[in-house]
Amino acid sequence: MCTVTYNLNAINGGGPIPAVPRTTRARWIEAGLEALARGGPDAVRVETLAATLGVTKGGFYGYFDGRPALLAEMLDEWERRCTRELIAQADAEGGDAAARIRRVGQLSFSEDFHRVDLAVRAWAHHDEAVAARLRRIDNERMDFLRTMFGAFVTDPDEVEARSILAFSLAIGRNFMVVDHPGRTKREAVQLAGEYLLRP
Amino acid sequence: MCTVTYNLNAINGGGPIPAVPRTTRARWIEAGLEALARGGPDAVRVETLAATLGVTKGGFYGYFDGRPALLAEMLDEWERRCTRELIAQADAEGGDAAARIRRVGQLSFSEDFHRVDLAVRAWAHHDEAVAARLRRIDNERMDFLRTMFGAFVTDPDEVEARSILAFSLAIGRNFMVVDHPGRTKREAVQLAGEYLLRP
DNA sequence: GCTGATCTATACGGTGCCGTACAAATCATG
DNA sequence: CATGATTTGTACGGCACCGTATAGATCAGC
Repeated sequence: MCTVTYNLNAINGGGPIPAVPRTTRARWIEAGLEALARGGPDAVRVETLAATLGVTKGGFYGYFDGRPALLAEMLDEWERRCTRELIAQADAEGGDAAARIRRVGQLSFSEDFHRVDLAVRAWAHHDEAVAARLRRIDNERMDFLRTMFGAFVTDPDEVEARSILAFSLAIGRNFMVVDHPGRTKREAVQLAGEYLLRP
Repeated sequence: MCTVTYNLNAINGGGPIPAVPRTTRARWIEAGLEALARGGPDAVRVETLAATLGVTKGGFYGYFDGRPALLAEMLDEWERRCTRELIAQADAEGGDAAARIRRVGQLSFSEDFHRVDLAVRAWAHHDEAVAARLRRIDNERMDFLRTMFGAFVTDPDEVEARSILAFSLAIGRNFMVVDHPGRTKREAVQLAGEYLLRP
């Protein structure tokens, strides 16, 4: 039980002298997202999070105005990661349209991003406010897909069809529980992906 | 508040004389599935179900060995509906392969079936036992899709690809929250479906 | 060390739900 | 009606969690 603490006050010039928080705001949010990914929104309990962080809930209410506030800030954080960080990475490395779609397929829908993503998606099913946030994110991703497919497919109906199918594949592959005789699941999904990307 | 009760004992010849159950086993399960569809497994609470059924939980423990038992029987019922009832209907009306796939797309993945289905799918994400049940169901559906696509597509890789995409579309369309400019969501999904069914 | 601001542990009352126990209500039959 | 099997209502103890209050611990600066 030897915790290393850092002097976070060094950057705080002149003002009042806050004690060093052992459990920062960000750590609560991170633990919340982890719990969300593992067990859905109902698994995000203040006292449970405190336990996994090795503290009690004492400090929690200093940072957040109750459990709903934490859930809201968790969604803020998730939204930030989906847009800012992701789109940047997807565009950064260049390449042709098909290459970028492949990269988004492996990045935006990568295991790491997707764990929280899928939980939010299931959550949105019975929470209108979450659905509204998800709509913004999904529309951005869908527009990205449309642009990419539009680069080598001329018929707008086909662009829409392929975009929807690509998006569905990214989601569905995590929600469908099937075996693929003679193939790994990864190979099977890849097969479907390449089928969508053919000229 | 005028409830009509029926004499369910008429079919019970000679044995002991049970009182007429006002809340049958099936009604608990039905209410449970409804709650599951609306709010996920965590919304399936004994006392809450009792309230929606207009009774107290008094009788519940006469039918079920606790809440987990109810959840298990709910899954049994869902599984039964998915296999027996559904496959029968899909094959009954005949038609060519594409027509059957369309019918499955509208039936197996119809709003009514799908509400519980999607909840189970999300549930399986953090419950291994549920995932195992879902695997059986999904494998059956996937085999059906493979057979259908196999009827007019020769390349086995392409059969697998189209089957996966069709399955993904059925799931994804309910989990992706996007707008389709100039189209309704239904039209957009239909477009994607027809794209998969082209010769 | 002392100070003052801040974070944390502990204790408390309240709520929703579980599962059990038992009394009350219900109904087909005699 | 009275009977007896069965279902339901009510009451209870217990648990997990929420949110609040308050005392103690922690740290930078003096």
